Amino acid sequence: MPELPEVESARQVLERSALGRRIVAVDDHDTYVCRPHPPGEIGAALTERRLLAVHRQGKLLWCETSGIRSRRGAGPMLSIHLGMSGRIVVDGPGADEPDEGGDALPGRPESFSRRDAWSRFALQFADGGELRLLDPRRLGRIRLDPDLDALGPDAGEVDRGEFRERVGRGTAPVKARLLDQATLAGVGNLLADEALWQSGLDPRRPARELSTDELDSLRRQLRRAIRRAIRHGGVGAGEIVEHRRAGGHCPRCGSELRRGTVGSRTTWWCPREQR
DNA sequence: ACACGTGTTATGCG
DNA sequence: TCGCATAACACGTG
Repeated sequence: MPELPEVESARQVLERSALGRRIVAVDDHDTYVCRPHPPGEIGAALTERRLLAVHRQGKLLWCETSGIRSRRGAGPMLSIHLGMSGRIVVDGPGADEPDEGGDALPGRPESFSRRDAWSRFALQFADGGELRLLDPRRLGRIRLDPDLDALGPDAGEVDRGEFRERVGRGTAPVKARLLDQATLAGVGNLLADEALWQSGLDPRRPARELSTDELDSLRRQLRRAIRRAIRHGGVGAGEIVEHRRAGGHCPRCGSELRRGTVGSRTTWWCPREQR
């Protein structure tokens, strides 16, 4: 589910519905999702605080938190990474339409819905509402005071000069370069395939061998794909995405798409148009 | 049963 | 130490 566009949607949900509400309890018992924090540590750090602002760079979200009377200064940063299957749900006053409950699970009470089963982290607010991370695969991550220096510039904001310099370097395939979050933050597997297809570039090309024009085109198509995905509610809006399957064809020239592994990810491209 | 996957990180090699 | 490649992580889905 989450690449940069989906994470931006989540950011907007948090901004609209979670700010300013006093935190009274925290469910941080999932030690894998909350690593490296032991259970209770995040709870102790956040109880009685409020989220003040939500930021995003690439696929990482983080929230500023308020100070509290008994301690000096502002609170810690709370960062949220959705991983492969994470979603944010906020309910209570000012929240969006709550999700449907889903099917009950065998061996659980009727009232215990599917989304409860996948709840990996939660903030409970004084008004009775909750913010939850739902994440079946548990590859999402919650942590305090994240290291933001490890992230490259946001893929939707990066300027031309910086893009040329950072992406057009090294002997690794250009797709691997796009996926490296320290080079550029926010590009995932589907977005990379889409932008490379739109700009007619073979994903296996060594990054340093791309011309300036090719890099400019790649950046333009990447930004276009991101804007389009944000507007249409997800990376699934890409033109190539629905054709990434066995027997899929290039929607432009009709050639059969080729499948391979590039940057250790499954990659689909048009062998005729992408050079 | 078995392979696969919209993501990150640890590990190993030259 | 750096650049790059691959395995590992967790777990639902086809």
